[in-house]
Amino acid sequence: MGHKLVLIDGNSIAYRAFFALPLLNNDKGVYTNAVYGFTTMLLKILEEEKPDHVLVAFDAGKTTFRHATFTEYKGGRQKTPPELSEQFPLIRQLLDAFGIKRYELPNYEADDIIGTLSGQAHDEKWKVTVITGDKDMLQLVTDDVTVALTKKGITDIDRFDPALIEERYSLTPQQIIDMKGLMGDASDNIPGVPGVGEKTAIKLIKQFGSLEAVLEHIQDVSGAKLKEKLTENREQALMSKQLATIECQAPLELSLQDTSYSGYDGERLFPFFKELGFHSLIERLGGEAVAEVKVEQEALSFEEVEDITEDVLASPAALIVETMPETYHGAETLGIAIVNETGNYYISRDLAFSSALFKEWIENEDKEKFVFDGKRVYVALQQAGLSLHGVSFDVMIASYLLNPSESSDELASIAIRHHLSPPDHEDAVYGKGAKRKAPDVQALMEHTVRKAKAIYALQAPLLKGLKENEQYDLFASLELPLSLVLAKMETLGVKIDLERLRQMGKELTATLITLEADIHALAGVAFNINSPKQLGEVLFEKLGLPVQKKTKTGYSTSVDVLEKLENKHEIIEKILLYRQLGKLSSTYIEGLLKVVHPESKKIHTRFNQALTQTGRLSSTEPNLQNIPIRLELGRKIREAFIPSKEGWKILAADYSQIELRVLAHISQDENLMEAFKKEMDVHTKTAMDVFHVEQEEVTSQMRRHAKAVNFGIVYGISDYGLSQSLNITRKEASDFIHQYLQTFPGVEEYMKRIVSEAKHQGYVSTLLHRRRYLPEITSRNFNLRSFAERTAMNTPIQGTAADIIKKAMVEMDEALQREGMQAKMLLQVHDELIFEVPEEEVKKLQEVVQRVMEQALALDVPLKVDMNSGNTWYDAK
DNA sequence: GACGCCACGC
DNA sequence: GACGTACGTGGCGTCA
Repeated sequence: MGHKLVLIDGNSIAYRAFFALPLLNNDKGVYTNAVYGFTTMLLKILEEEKPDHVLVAFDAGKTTFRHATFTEYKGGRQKTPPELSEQFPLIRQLLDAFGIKRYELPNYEADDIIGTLSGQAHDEKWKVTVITGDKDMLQLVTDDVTVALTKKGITDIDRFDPALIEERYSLTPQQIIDMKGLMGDASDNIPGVPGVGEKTAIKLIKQFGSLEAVLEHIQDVSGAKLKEKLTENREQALMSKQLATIECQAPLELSLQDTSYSGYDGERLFPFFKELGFHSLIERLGGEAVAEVKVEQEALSFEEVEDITEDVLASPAALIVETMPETYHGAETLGIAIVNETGNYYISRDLAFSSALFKEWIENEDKEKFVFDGKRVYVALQQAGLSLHGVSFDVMIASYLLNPSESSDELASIAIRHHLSPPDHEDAVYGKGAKRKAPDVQALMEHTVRKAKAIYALQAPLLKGLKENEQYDLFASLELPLSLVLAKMETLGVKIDLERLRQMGKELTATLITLEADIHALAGVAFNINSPKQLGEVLFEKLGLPVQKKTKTGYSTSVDVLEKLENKHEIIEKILLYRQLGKLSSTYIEGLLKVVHPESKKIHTRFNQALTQTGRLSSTEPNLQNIPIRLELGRKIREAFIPSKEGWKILAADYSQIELRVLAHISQDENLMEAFKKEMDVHTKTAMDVFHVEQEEVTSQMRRHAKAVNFGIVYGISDYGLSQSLNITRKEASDFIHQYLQTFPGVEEYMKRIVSEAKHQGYVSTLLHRRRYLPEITSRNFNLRSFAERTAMNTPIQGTAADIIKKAMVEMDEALQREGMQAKMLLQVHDELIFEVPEEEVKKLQEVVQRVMEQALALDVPLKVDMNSGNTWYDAK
């Protein structure tokens, strides 16, 4: 009885799967879209073909014997996105879990392995199916060998037998290579004969039979130009054919019998699926709930330190100062772990904090420490009276800079991505939600030491990555010092006027109660106004107002919907006010009061330095980067933010139009640069140029539209987004953007250049080499691709602005020390810095702030800073 | 406890 | 034509 063999081109299918699916990741932040696509494809093939032998072939390394023929073979190819390359080890593990043989051979491509095996199988009269996305493989087709080519997706395939090849190309399978010799292949950088495409190639091969025959009978080819091309590129054509020819005699170290496959074992496969988060697949394949699997961890040995010796404090060392995983302000240290070349150590908190040697080591700049989230360590130690110095590496920040799209907030995820023995996830050690609590001592020791080991192991590869990316300077001179500046700001905190806040709360509550009664009366029914569901029922069913927009779950009741109903019913106005006041009361009054430190009456936010895709900071518990300002009523909240000392002031300094200035610099657009060099109002200038009017003729409507377009440019919004913000049609918005780009040709040029750059190298960069990878920029899905394109345009602008203010912050911290000033930096709000300062120092601070912020980075247009001071944050306007 | 809706800032 | 569209954080309601 005949055997059935399936041969899979691993690299080709992995690529297809990666680009066909959105970037999924599992709960550990590991990307899984290619693995997932590969799995579904595999399951489908196994189901349809029911093979008794299966092999997946991979390319090994970068160079092959083909490079000896032609060094530029496969040249000009885009680097594999890191989001994909990190999935290859997972795909190998997947195949092992399936019990499917995989193979790669140095110096050969997957094609050659497949060609060789399919030849052997053919000789044995086996039936063979080859699965690939590569048309070159069609040359392998015989009566017994079918080549299945993936079409658009990954599970959609075309099966080629000799008849189908004849139908599609009017050629035999062997003649496919002759065709390639003539037409070349851009994706593999095979030159072929310039000017000869698929049509001409097929015509010639049909007429003469083979490439060699064509070249022998060039005189009989019709067309003078074509004759000339063929004569000139004779050798190149022969070489191209050779490159495209699959080697069917590769020296494989496995036999057909080694590829036998007898079905998968759920016991082995499902735990792996579970780890990847493929729950739907387990269900589909009828797997029962599987026990939680842990990632493979190495055995651990460490010393519980009783005497702190020189060995324990040998440097460089990885240092963990463990606190509970959430806020570190006021958190107690649970224990300390150190890993260095002499060993792995756990030190109890009491021993460490009472040791003079330990203090000396922590505070010594020359003793190098590697950490994870140094800001957290700095704050924790400071609360124990220790001042951390000598941090030379922060794994969290390094990982974030290398690829901000990969989660960097857990050591476990980073270790897994680097195939190192990982520590447990924080939630696994501490429990989630209500169950959160410190683990027992043994578990704590193991966890902290494992984390220190992971840091120690990660330092070298991450450092290497930073250097390869030319990001070491960004890391060492900007982000690392910034983490300590942020630590100081967070620790210092912002003083809050509790009485003021409580008073505002009281007034709001009173108004809300009245409003609520009014709304219920107008509706004729009591209901929860905060419930979109109930509100929707009242407005659109009971009162019969026209539905504007639906959400997944029902009627939309968002602001823009309500505003369109405003003249239809007097209840709307009251609901809008209720919403506005409710937001102020719950988020800003109640929310802030909840996090005020009871003794110091201060708020200590935490800045997340390793989160946003653009390089900006974010702020949590509480978020002090979204305190109201736009509406006067909300802005009053800022009156509660006051200096911490009597006679001090709040000073706010913000960059004027920093993103558009950055855009002017990057794009070198003459028009835009001129606007800033002449210190014009940039929105007015935009309106003048777009609408072709003089300054005096710019109406407020024109300026508003121009401002919205500028906003769109800075934030990378689409024509749809612009149409929403201006309440115009999508077509009008699209025309508008078009008009803008005509007016600023340098900007249009930049937009094209940066998108092309992103397509070629797979990422975009800021002026200070911050990176953002955009794998979806080559997606065939229009939405994903468009989004990636807008991101490519926007990230260098917003990211460079983030670089600039971060640099200003580091330099401000140095300047305040150098000048011996008392003023303190309190907050950063993306393009703005907030200080507190003794009244007599205000003038000096203004000089320093202006100089430092405006000189932070030299652009081809000036940077401009606006400053104001007052008794509260509100007054610093 | 997870998720959706809504709203605040840049 | 593509049906979802800057980045964040947080509060509330709903549903399990």
